[in-house]
Amino acid sequence: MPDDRSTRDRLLDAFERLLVSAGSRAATLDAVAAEAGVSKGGLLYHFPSKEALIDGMVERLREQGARDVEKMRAAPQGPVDFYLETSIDTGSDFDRALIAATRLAQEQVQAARAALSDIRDAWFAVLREHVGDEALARTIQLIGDGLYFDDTSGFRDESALQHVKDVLGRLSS
Amino acid sequence: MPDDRSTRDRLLDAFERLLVSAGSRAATLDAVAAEAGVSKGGLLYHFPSKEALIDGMVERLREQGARDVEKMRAAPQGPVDFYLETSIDTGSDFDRALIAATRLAQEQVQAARAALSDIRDAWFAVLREHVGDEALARTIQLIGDGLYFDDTSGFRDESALQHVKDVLGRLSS
DNA sequence: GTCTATATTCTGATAGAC
DNA sequence: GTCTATCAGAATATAGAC
Repeated sequence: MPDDRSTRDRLLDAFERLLVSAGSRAATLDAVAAEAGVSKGGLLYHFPSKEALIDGMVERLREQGARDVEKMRAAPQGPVDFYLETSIDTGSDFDRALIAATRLAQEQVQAARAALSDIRDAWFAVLREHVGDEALARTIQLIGDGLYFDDTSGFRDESALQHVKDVLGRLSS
Repeated sequence: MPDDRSTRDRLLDAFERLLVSAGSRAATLDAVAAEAGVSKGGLLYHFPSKEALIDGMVERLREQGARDVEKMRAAPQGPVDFYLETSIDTGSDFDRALIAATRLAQEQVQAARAALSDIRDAWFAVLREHVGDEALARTIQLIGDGLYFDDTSGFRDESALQHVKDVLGRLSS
């Protein structure tokens, strides 16, 4: 069995990059192939249809999501700070995949929506367990969603994270 | 000068509805015309290009945004509760326009992005003035963004707003 | 595994009748 | 103001050479 992981992953990377930087209308098969440095025919060998490309991306996202939840659970700074700090785009592969999936979810791609929903449920379970308070856990998740939304919509505010930590600190005192 | 406001607005409504319910890829001129109950030629009489349709939508959004900020300022429950309560999709025309513009902003439509940015700045100014604390004002805006993001991404949580009000109440006591 | 050429359908836009 | 007919180019997908 030949190892074709490399080209496959480069194609998924290119698809995600285009979704993130230019949106779903710009992420055409032509554009993805060009971004990955292969021909359209080359792309269609690995992913026989656009749906297959999407499915491949979502499958990889689920794996990355499972790893992220483990990192969150074991984070030295604790799950809450880890969650908030990684709600801003850190430039990681996982962030890119997450933002790309959000673009697809807004175009009603159900596989993307379901994967995001599952990852969010896993995050919430860790937050809920750690802070021991449902209302606070939900609020923290909402703040993370807000950070994420702003960051991925071009409304980035450098001081946002510090402000949030400040306010959350007042609750503990 | 003939009054063509009615068909014009119906076209903009249809465009927004499609953006919200199906995403930007589905909001084609064909689909918008069909949704508004006119032919493509009819649409192109009012908006000679897709860019003109977008510009028309964004212009209307700015007017709605200015009215919303006034309502927020004068709200009986205060600006904070008004802001949080209307961060969830209330089904209003303004909510629809806002969500539609977010879809366009994520496809790098700069006019949509700029209008959203301006409206957000106006909201923040009212929050900032009312709570008198920058960190708290930013955190409230982030929570609103989180509510909005969840709601428009299909991650709606019925109890989210109550949880937020609960947690914010602890800060005042 | 990757490429070029081609087929098909969709999308934005124009022209001109009514 | 609204419609139908039509066009050029883009988007997804297939076929077959290398």
